[in-house]
Amino acid sequence: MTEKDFKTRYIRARKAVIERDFANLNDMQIKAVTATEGPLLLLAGAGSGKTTVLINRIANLLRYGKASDSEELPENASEAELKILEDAAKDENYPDIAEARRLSALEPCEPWRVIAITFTNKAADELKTRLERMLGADARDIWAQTFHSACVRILRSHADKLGYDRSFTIYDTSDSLSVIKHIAKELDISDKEFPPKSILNYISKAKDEFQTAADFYTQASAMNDIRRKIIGQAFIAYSKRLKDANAMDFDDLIYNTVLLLESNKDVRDYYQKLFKYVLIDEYQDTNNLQYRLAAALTGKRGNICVVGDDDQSIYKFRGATIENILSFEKQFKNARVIRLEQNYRSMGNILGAANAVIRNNQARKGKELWTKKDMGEKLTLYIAQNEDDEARYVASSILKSVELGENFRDNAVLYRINAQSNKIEYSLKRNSIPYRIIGGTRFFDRQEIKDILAYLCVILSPQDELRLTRVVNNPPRGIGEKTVETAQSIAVAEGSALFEVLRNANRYPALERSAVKLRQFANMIDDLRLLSESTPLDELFDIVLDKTGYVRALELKPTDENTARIENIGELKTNILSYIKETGETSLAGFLDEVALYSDIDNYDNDSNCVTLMTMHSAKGLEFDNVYIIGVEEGIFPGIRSIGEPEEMEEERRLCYVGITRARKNLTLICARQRMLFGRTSANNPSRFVEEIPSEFIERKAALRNDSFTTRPEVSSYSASPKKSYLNERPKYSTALPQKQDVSMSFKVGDAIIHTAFKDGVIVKLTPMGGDSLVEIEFESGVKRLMLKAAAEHMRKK
DNA sequence: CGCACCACAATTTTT
DNA sequence: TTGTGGTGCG
Repeated sequence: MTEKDFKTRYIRARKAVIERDFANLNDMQIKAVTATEGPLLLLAGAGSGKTTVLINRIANLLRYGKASDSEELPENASEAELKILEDAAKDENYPDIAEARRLSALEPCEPWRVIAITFTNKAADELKTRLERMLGADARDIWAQTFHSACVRILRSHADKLGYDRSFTIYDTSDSLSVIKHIAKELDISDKEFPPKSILNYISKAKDEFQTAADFYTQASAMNDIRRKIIGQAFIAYSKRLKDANAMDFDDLIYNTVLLLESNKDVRDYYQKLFKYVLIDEYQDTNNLQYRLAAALTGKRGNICVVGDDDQSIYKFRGATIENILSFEKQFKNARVIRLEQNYRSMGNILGAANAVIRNNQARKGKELWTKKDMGEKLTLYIAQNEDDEARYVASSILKSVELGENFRDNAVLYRINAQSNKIEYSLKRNSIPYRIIGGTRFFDRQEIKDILAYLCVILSPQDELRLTRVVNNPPRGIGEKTVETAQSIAVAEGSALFEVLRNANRYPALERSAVKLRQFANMIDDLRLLSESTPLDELFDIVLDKTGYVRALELKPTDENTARIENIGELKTNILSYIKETGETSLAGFLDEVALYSDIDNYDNDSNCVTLMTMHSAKGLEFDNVYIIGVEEGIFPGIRSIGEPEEMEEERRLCYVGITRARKNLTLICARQRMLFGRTSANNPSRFVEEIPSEFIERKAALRNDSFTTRPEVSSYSASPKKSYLNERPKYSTALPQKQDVSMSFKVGDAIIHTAFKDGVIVKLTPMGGDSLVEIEFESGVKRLMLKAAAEHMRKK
């Protein structure tokens, strides 16, 4: 055997042995798992098993290193070893597979030398969990983190090199917003002409382009752009304010990490040497800064694997640039591209529709999803009379699917804008269909939570002026706004921290009147800080609640709202306890980091049997058997703002693609002939996206014209006439259908009934309400309250 | 200082 | 239509 022969055979056999570990993957997936070296762009279509590939890829790196993608042989590779490999490759029941595997490894990677970056905590957690399940405890050392948490981790060791204290705090968007508002007031910038949010947007964009506040201002001056000059001033003040408070906003976390890596050779060398393999998930959602971060972490070794789907890029509005994925091959030389197009989620008709819609986009790499499943049900397009009809239709079909044995949790209602959820909610409520809404105010954005956390922040670092001013008179301590302002100007004049001024309030004549209260407050914080050094977090939390009197103030006025707030604070305590339990950490600093980067506590209970309501944006990454997309109309989806804007339109179309591909079995699109939104009624045409779906994949259904739907029957207090049908898949005659009326009227208390979704029940109460009745029915699963007319459609007397 | 009332605006969202 | 933020009054 020549040396060359030996080498070829060895490499082939070794690869075959490795691939045995990944036999449950398809060919493309195996390629993606084994192409370990150099830049790799993985175009992973919706439902193509992207996370599975990511996990298996990491497993391959840890077990076999670069062996599956290298021509290198181990030193002194022998013919005996080759025989073992070849036999193991051939024989599924090879006895000493462990030995073959050992021989197949080539520089296996240590877990802490793999960094896998995601966008959301949820994705990071999923990655961590699945990695640990596959690889055991070793997996815990893998850097499976979000962009932001990875940056925090790096900055906590090196922030001093950028002039920050390593214990810097993190400002979230609303913190940033209040800083901007204060600055705008100080600089006398009108919030009419310069909305704080838009100023923040400029700042964020500038950081994305790696521009400092000074750069921004200079540039604006050079261009003589008065607007940008004013924004530049705000930017400069904002940066100073944060720096003085030793705080970073979300953009700073990434910006500063990039700055650190690009400007400090030692640090750069350290991390580039550390990370042998860099993986980035959801690459289509990255912005310019994140690209630079990825490049800086990767270094010359070039082992970067990005996973993404250009067709699912839907976050342009928050800075994501599809350009990153489209030009990956230019940015990283000799990149390989692998497409994952086999879909494991949806039936054929759904994929046919998805492919047909997305094909209309220009800016894309090009992909076609396919499946081994059969065509399944055609999609349904329901043309409703109005938004009430739409909502009724959704509720009614969900009940039908439940009747056929599905669970509520198999259903999702998706929409373009949150405002659309209202009517659906009412309709689901009327039918006692359990649901949950994703989106809306997040737990950590709630006032009381922010207040308590602000206390904790101040205790940790009193120079955090933003949080300090938030809590100084909350609960009321008789420290007025004026007083705080005076103290602030003294601090500025002296060049000292606001907290110092409060602490020494008696020294300043201007603060004479409130000096006692101010010092009391400062002493309280000082005491708490002293305590925080030796007290575990959970105990400290209770003490803070007590000493600050926050909860006591709420208890004094037990309104519903305050009761809820107290409950939320209790919830926060629960959170702290589980944090301690999970991490074993009892320090305040660690917890505040976690909280700053963790926003969704509500999303934890995904096992309850509920219909899910959310925007299509929030639905990305999820899947359901039955999906309803509502408001599929020109002006809503695509939104009015994107009509006439080709790029925006493509983004809407991608959103549509995301929506469609959430469905496993049934997809219903609904548009209404007439709709009231934001108090205005309009008649919209069906969305162009519907027109883009060939009729072979979709079936049209329409509510027949029925005048009763143009008025709003369910609130018809003027008419007790119970003639109108609530479910309108029936022709118009229903208005005159006497039996119909009899059906809903004939139920009385004590009747035993069968409901299609809730099965056997007994009517326990009937309360007339408007032209309808509230009926309470005792089912096995408990007492449900339904509106009789709606419910009558789904039940009959036993 | 807190509460009530009125004007106004309202894609999409994560960290 | 709904929620929020600002102003003015008690």
